[in-house]
Amino acid sequence: MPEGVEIEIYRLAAERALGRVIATVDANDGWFCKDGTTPEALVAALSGATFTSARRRGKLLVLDVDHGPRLGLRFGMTGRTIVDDAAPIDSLEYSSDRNDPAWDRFAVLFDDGGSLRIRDPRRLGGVSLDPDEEALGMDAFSVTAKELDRRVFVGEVAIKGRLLDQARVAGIGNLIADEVLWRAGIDPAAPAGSIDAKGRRRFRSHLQTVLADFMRDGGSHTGRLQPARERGGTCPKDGTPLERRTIGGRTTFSCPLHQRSGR
DNA sequence: CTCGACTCCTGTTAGC
DNA sequence: TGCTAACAGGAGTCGA
Repeated sequence: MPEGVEIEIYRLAAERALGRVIATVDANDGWFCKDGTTPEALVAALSGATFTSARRRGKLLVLDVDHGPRLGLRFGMTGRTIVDDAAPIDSLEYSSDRNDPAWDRFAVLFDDGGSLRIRDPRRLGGVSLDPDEEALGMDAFSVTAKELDRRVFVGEVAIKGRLLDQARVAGIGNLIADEVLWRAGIDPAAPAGSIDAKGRRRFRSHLQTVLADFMRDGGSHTGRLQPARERGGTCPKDGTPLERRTIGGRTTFSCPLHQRSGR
């Protein structure tokens, strides 16, 4: 599913849309327009304009517009960006690999004949104008040790739940969280404030390598834990049957043998 | 402020 | 074979 890694890949694709004149906007799915934004407002804001930069904060993709409000794009768990009919990612966990234009929920058509589309079968993503970027925590790719200690490794809530809280650190989804905790040997159910300095150091180190690995390999479904994230799966490190729990409202797989930090 | 529970969406898949 | 129900999770809302 799209997590910070996929959105970064979408951002790179969206850079090809910069500087091109927008001729028309397809925003016919009113449900997909969020935060009070309407199809009419999107058409009015974008027609005749150009995108000047493609930025990302966590799972939010922001396209700056030469005049007028910024465009915010969210992808839920099945959304993709398609620029000029080329999708930067062709396989997405929990989504469909079918290429069905009926799932285009929003599209910007350029006067050169190209386009930027959001294709989202399950419609959990959305489009908005002037999204509240400050409501999100520091981005996972650049988050500092100090910020993690201040915002994430605090309190009694399970560390897994903390990691999914986009207001504390932005861009980590279910698969990245499970993979990093698994590599770092941290129990997902451990109280966030209970992780010692060694565990926190391991977490930071593995977060950076997981993000780099996932970027290199093409998405958040390419982890070493991923093939075992199913009922009856065993730990790829030590062969122990994995534990399957719901933590922070999300299905969580972990190894009861080696993920013991914080227990 | 914190935090768990609930709700939204719909393609896929397991199971009868 | 064909149908139904469970499942997936990002994100917003609500209430204790």
